[in-house]
Amino acid sequence: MDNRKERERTWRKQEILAAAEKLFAKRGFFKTSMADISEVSEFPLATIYKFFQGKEDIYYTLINEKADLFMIMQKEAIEKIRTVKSKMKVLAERHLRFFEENRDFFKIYISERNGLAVTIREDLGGYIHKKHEEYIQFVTAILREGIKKGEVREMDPLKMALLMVGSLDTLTYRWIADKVDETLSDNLQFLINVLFGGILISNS
Amino acid sequence: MDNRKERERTWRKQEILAAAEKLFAKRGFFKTSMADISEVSEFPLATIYKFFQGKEDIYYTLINEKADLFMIMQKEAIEKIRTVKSKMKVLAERHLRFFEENRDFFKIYISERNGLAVTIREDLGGYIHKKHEEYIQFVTAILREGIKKGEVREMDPLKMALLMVGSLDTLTYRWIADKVDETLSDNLQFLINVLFGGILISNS
Amino acid sequence: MDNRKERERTWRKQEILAAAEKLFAKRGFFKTSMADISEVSEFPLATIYKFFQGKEDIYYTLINEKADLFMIMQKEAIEKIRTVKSKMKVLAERHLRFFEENRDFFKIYISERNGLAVTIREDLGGYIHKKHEEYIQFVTAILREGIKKGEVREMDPLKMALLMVGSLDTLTYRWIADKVDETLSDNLQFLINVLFGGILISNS
Amino acid sequence: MDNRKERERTWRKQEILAAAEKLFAKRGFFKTSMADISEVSEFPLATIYKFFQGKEDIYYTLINEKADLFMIMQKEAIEKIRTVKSKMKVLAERHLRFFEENRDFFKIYISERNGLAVTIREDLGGYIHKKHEEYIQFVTAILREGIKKGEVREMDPLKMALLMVGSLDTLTYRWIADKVDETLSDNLQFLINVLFGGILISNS
DNA sequence: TATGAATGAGTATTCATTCAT
DNA sequence: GATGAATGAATACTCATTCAT
Repeated sequence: MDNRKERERTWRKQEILAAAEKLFAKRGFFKTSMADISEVSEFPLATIYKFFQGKEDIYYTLINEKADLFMIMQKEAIEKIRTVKSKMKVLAERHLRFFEENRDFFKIYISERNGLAVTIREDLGGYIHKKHEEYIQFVTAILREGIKKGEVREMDPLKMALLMVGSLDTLTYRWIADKVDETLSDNLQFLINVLFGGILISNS
Repeated sequence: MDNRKERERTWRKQEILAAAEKLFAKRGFFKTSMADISEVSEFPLATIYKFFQGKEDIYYTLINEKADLFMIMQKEAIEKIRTVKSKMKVLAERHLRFFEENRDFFKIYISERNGLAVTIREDLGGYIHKKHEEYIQFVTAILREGIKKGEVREMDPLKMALLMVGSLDTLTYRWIADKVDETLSDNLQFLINVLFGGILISNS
Repeated sequence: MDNRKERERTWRKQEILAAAEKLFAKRGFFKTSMADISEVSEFPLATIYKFFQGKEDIYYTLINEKADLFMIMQKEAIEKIRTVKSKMKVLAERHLRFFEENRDFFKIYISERNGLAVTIREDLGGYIHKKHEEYIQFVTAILREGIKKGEVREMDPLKMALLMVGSLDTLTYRWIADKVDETLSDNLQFLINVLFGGILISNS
Repeated sequence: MDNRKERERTWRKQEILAAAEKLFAKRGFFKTSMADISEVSEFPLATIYKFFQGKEDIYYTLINEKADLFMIMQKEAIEKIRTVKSKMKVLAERHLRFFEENRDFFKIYISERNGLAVTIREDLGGYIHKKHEEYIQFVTAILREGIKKGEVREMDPLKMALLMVGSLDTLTYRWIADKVDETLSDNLQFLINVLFGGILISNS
């Protein structure tokens, strides 16, 4: 069957991507050689080139696949939720959970997020940046809705979105990279508290 | 005089660091060659090795110098300020201003901030990470003081610090990298608003 | 039928050779890949290996086939001609015409003619060289006959043959590669003039 | 002295070129690797890249240097000679001698001469072709002069030049590549005979 | 039998760093 | 001490050929 071949091929690509993900997370793009990927994935070098055009292609395929997955997940997550407050809680929870379950990806993603990673090929690098932008816009839209509904304070929704996503990433970083022993809900609760109510005592 | 020699030497090091900063910001660590630095700084390649141990040494010296400068600046800034609220305002304002005036450094710093930039030599990379940690702890202390004084809500001060610094960097990134045409005080006001009062309408 | 199969096979081989000829003439042996030949001939790569042992085999088969054809043609051409002078005129005319009609082949042939094209596999390369040698000997024999008959001056017939063939190739090259707009008979007439009578004014 | 350094550098370049010449003559451009050149020349690979931009650069530098030398030599040779007949004798003699003394170069030159060697980089390949063209034009001019003076028959001088040079190369090839045991003057005498008086018995 | 897919072996080029002057 | 020059080691990518289906 073509189907069988197709699945075989997909599986192999995933194997290669998995090996590459591990390596890129540990050593970064430049310190990871194609030979490394070949060795870890246990596919001959030339075979890898049948699946990917080159090192950059692997790198960006990697990021895009997971970034798309994440985006879709987040969009689905809030579909049936009514209040903006709830939407944000769910988003935040999913965000934390996703990256906790994709630590290697998080390390790669966070380096590229800002589009500063002095990208290798302009066109591709820009694409990653756009993915992040798209996510920011998605959160912005929710906040804008919240403002309309009177749930959210009347402030620049884009900035609030940036702040929310930035905060999530910062907390994720601590949680994951520093291997702090906390539960997801600790972090979630904290973020919600601050984001919703600020850090100051009301009457001060 | 030894003194004269010493000053000469310091001046040369700064020249090299300045050239390197420009290059690292534009092309990143790996895409910048020692030959590039030699060319831009107008110092012969071998001479550069009299001042620095190698490319990594330049890179980390660069970051450390500015990071130390920043740290000292922030510490001084709040020395004579009483209320925690005011301290935080001042810190935030200085933070934004410093990076606005040191855009090239910001680009480099933000890649290394998390210590994820897949550092080249463990010892050096770790050091950068510690600088950032130190800053976080410094902010944490202020917040802890705020809690004691009843100015700040009783929440994990470390997390609040992370969030505050993360937010500042996120806003800075937008402001600088995206070349958004806003004033520093716009961003500052916004951050203070959110940080102090949250994003939700109080009675919601 | 075996016969039908056989013809099918022959036809396919010719298709492949035709594609290869075009490519070798345009890009040369080394810059032409098996994948190129597969693409242009529209035969799957692995199929080509059913017909030929490899790239070199294609290359030399190509040359040999045409070289044999040329040789046979020239031998037939002079069969019924009596005088050596006439034989040479006919040979020269056919030589020029053949290569004019087989430009791609000429480009390949001329690179290999001297057996210097740094042949890839000794045995095969040597064979090509022998084809040329055979042609030279064939012309030599005619000239030797001419000497016996008193038509040709008493000089080393081999050298005269070399000179004649070399001259024909040189003129062909100019005519074809430089796309000079001349007729075949212009070139022919010129060659005959020089070859037969020299370039100097008799009494000088 | 700068002078000393300069000479050192020149000497090294020549060493590398000499090694490359041997290799290119024996195996051709494509079958010769930079590693081969490094090994034979006994210069580290990276050092070779300090002197030449790459493999092609070596190849063409090689050809151009000798081609220029040859050209200059030929121009000087005929400067003080009066009759065209003598000029041609001298040219022919020098031509044969030069290539006899530069056998490796001859092998390379003859592959590139026609500009058909499916050149690697267009611009460079064309340059070689032009060198040969220049030589042809130089001979053409002499023949044109001969016509004017009534020494040479009134035929297209360009074609005569092509024929003369082509013939010289053909004879050289036999003499050198086939290792025929003849003296230079044998070949010279022969060529002069044919070229000047043709191959046919006058009254035939 | 025909062929899509797999791969071993090879190669040009780069660059951080050292050293002889 | 300053520096022009030298180089070891590394690395992305290609392609002729084979083989399992």
